Amino acid sequence: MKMVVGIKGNEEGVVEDGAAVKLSSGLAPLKQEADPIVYKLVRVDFDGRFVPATDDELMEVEDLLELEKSDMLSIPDAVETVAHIADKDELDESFEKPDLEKHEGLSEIKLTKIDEENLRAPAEDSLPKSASSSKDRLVEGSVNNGEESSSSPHDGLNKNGSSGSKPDFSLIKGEIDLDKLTTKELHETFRATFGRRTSVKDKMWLKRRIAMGLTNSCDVTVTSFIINDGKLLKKEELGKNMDCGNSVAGEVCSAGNDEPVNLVAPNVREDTLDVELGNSFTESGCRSDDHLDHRAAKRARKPTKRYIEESSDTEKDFGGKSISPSKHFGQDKASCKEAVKPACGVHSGDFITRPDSIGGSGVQVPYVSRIRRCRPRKSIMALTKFNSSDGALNRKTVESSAAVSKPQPDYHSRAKLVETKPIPFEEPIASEEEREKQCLTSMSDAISQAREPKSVDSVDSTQLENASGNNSDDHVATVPTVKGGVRRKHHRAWSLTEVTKLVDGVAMFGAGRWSEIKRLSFSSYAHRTSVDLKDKWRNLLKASFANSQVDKGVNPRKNAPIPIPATILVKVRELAELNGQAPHVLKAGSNKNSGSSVNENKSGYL
DNA sequence: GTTAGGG
DNA sequence: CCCTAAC
Repeated sequence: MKMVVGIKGNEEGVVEDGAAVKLSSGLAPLKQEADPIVYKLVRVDFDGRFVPATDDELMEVEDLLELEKSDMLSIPDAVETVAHIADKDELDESFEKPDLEKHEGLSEIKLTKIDEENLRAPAEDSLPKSASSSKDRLVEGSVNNGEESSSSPHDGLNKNGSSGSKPDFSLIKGEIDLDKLTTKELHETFRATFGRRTSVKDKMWLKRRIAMGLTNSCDVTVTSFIINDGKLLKKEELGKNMDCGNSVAGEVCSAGNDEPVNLVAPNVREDTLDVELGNSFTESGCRSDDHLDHRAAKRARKPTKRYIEESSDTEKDFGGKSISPSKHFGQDKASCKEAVKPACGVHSGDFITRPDSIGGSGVQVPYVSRIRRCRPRKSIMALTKFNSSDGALNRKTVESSAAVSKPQPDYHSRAKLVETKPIPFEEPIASEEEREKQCLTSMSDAISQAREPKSVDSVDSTQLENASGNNSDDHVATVPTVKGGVRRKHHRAWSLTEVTKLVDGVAMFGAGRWSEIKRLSFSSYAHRTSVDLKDKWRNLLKASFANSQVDKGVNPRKNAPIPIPATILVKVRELAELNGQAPHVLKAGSNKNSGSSVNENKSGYL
């Protein structure tokens, strides 16, 4: 089997056999003048010879590069780093650390695990694939063939050392249940595993990473683990069964395990699973090309921006390096350092600024740190309104915002908005709505205005809230809003009729057709968006199945405003099962009520 | 713009 | 209910 590797033009001897090394476009420009590095793409043939790559292969790798730029989990890069270190250390300063930071975890996985384990284990090159995607090829290469023993292991270790701390598995002695750890503890474990900190707060992510680190595998589909003296045991049956039960039919079962992260060979997975899934996996899943990867039952989500933001923020704090997960690898590495320092904490006018890493120019751009981006328009509009009514008070400040929002025609209530008459009381729901409206007032949300044209109260309701101490409400949602933008939760309980409509809608159109349901069944409920419907349905599902399990009838929770009638819950349950939305957890025994319905869920297995 | 899913 | 990613 052939392998794609890249070698530095001036040091061709050092390429480790079997290590998949990738062209690095990002690094090249950086050092171009001082030390031009030319990467060459070759294949390693069976006998170990280098064969010049074909154009097609070049293209393939090019794709990978693109991919890698946007993908933090680039594995090949890690190996590449090793290769570099093996060569000379002259380049280290410029790119090593950023590299480490960006490839959260995986680099370390490579560096440590390849060294410690793969060296001893016989290379598992029994993978009989020929036509798998190039991505697969690369990963397999780096994971399974850890034969760079002669040249790299020590370098890898050194590298770790140079980056500050070593993985210390002694820190995770004893039995640890990852599920029970707090984020902080997960951080500790992460540090123990990878020898460095992370600021990511996503528990899933952390658990996964740790698991990956400990198993030397990307094949971590379950996040329930127990660590025992540095070894990782899966918290079994539960996770596995769920994994399968999760999916709709037998066909999907493999897909459930075949999610995008899973790029490694089936040998790595667990024996029990192998028995059951091995065949289908090797036949269809593993061999399949990228398209089939998307069969995964659920959408894969990467950590949200929020996490990323936070992480980059904190890193900036102590490291002085703001590693934005932006796509600009390479280029901004050098500029980052310089750009950040002067920019840190600098305020220009009313804006906090941050370095603009684009192009490495170090330009400062307005930056609102970790402000919850909740309906930014509201605050803008609030300002606008204030502005227009109060004359040219802060015109300058608002100007830009006003420019963004469309100019508002003068609406009937405009004048009233300004007047401040304290009305001490207001019905909660109404105030919610009014509040909302107040924020949107200038926007003149036609629908709600029409439905409830007394926007006179809007100001009052706001004031009421402010008076009643709801000002501190801002902080509840962790919003230290700079612009005085206030985030208000408006809650409107679902009425029984609404629920009924929703259920009917689902019955008619099916769960998932939220916009349809919204259009046709909820056309008169302006305040229920399709997302609301979806959320409510989700809750109904939860409720119905929860009730069916524990005790039926009304749920005993004290703050449940309207106990949903059992009839509706039953209906929900039936619909859910028809739609294959039944929670997999309770499939075995708990379907008593719906009885007859055979759902596709289980048909694959029973 | 819609939908899914985490928070 | 909010937010964001994926579609």
